[in-house]
Amino acid sequence: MVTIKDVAKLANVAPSTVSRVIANSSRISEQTKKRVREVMEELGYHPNLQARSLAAKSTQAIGVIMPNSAYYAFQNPFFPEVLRGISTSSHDNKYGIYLSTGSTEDEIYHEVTSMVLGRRVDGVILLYSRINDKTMRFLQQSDFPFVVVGRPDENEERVSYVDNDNIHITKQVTNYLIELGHKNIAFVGGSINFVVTIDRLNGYKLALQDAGIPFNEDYLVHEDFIKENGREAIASLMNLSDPPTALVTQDDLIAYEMISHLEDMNIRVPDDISIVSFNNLMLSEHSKPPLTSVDICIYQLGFEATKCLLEKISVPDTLPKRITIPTKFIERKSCEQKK
Amino acid sequence: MVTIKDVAKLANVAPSTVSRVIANSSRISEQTKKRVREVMEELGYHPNLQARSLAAKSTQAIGVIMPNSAYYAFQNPFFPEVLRGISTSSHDNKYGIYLSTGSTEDEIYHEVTSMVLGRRVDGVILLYSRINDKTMRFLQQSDFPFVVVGRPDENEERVSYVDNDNIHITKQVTNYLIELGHKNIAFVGGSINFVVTIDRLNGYKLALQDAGIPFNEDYLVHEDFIKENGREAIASLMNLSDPPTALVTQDDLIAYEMISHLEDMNIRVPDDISIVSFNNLMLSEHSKPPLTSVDICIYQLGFEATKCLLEKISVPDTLPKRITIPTKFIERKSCEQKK
DNA sequence: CTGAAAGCGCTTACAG
DNA sequence: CTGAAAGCGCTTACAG
Repeated sequence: MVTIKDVAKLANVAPSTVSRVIANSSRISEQTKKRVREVMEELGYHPNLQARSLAAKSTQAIGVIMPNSAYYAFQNPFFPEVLRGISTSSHDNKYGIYLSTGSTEDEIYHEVTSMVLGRRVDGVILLYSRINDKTMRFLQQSDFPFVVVGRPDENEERVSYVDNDNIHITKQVTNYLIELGHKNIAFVGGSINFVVTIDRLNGYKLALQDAGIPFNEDYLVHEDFIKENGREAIASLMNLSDPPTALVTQDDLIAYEMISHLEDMNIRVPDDISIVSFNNLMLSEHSKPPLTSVDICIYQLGFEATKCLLEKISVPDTLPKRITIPTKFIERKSCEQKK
Repeated sequence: MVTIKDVAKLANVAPSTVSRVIANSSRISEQTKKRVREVMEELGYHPNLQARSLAAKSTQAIGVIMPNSAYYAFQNPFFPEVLRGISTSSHDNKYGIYLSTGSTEDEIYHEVTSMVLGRRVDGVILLYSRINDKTMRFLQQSDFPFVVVGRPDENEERVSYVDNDNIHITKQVTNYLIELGHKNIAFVGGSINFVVTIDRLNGYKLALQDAGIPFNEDYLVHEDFIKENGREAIASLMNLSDPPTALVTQDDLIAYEMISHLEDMNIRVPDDISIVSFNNLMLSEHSKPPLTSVDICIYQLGFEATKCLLEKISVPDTLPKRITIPTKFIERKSCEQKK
């Protein structure tokens, strides 16, 4: 392996000079730079990132933390899509991505502590926000640069995060259904441990309240339910004495599954039941019927989170901030006027 | 930051002893281990991974290289799913994952060279195999441990890789359509630059040949086409004087899109046209109609690739090998007897 | 079973 | 504008 010393020797300079040439320090003459660079080229020199990190106390890498890599969550294109935003932005800034994908909360916690304490990364992006999360608490307590994609459960004002205005958009979306004449609107949500579910549920309730529609506990379906047995979950919902005529669904993937089960039960979308959903996956355009969905701009969530994190890394006393990514309501064909 | 020296001082031992305790060396007495561990606990010591890497010349991380992060590719659940396999296996072995997601071939090349030459990782998994790939060539020439998910284009015998038997399974799948009475079978494939497309295309041709059906150039649709304008691609296929009655489709995602366009043209699946596809995404069960698809065991591809790589890292003279992951043909409802 | 010393390949005050 | 030296936090022969 060719090191800085080899280059120094051949170029007749000190190792420190070579180091400065690499950093393109303005204190080195162009002439020397040229000579050193030629030697680097000749020898095929490449800086050892480990050594640099150790000496400079900066890794040029960020940690990206996925939620429990349950089968279900992982087939969700949400993650590749945020990753795409993250990697574009980090790559632009010469940062690498260190990925953590624990399969339990404990595993995640350990991966993160080891990442942070072991100085593998300069900062961390949390790709989820759950209630009572010890990983996030650890990050806060150790005063390590981090950014959350999603609204934090605790200490909201003291952490930087990037999110959509979930309460607001879910309220709007529910209103949209109400204006179509629906009163029996069910909410098919993700796990209640995630803040995004809580926020959307609240937006949903707010809309009902404004319209004077009482909230009906029976109209609440949890993801945990669906995972277990989606068919039964939807069946018991539709077999209610007063079944819903519209659904607000946490994400497109769940919506697809619901539609499939509904069709099996001979309930047609949108004729018999309207569905609006979130994420606007590429597929949603091609599903049958094309899904009316809220585009939450996943790519941008990732991109902005990274930008925010890198800013915090380079300027440690940057104040915590909330960045709200605007959404787009994409009206397609899964909703209809109540008959 | 608490270092090995702090621990050593407080425990009244040499730093080297602390280091050996961390490595759980058998040459240290249980008594000393205990005392040192207590101090580590007390001080909240955590080893600096950078320093360790530098001294031990091992990073405990593997690099995972995604293909060009084009929008399209990235919404494909293939990647999260291989990642899940990779991360399970690497996590079991205390390895971290360093992710590279260039958006052009050049970017990928640079990320990989810097990863390898900069000693960020101990080995690399290539998540794609394309023809004429300088990244792979670089990996080979630098004699760096790496494993390919997919069959390499060059030097097949000299590189380790994990793959399905794509030629064979595509032949089978095409046969399945032939046995249903189809003769006009089109192939809707990914980019011809990827070896997986080449192999599947060959399997398809082989089946035709065995059945004495001449290969028809017009029945070949490329992904590049579809990305541009999927609707038009399928339209010109179906407007042929002798349109296909069956489709072999490179992956489920493309299949969904095809189905959607077909329905728009009032061509029904499977009544008017049969479709078989690859990957068996979670969604395929819920699509309309449920897709007949080949489950290529994506998770396992990732898992085995990692196992193979870690083996190579720990035993450098391990011989190159090919690992073939078995597939499952999942018959659902997108194919029908030719009328 | 344990320690002193050298070294991994860099960076960065300090000095000139 | 450049160099000598110390140091980042570990590991690992070597010696006893």
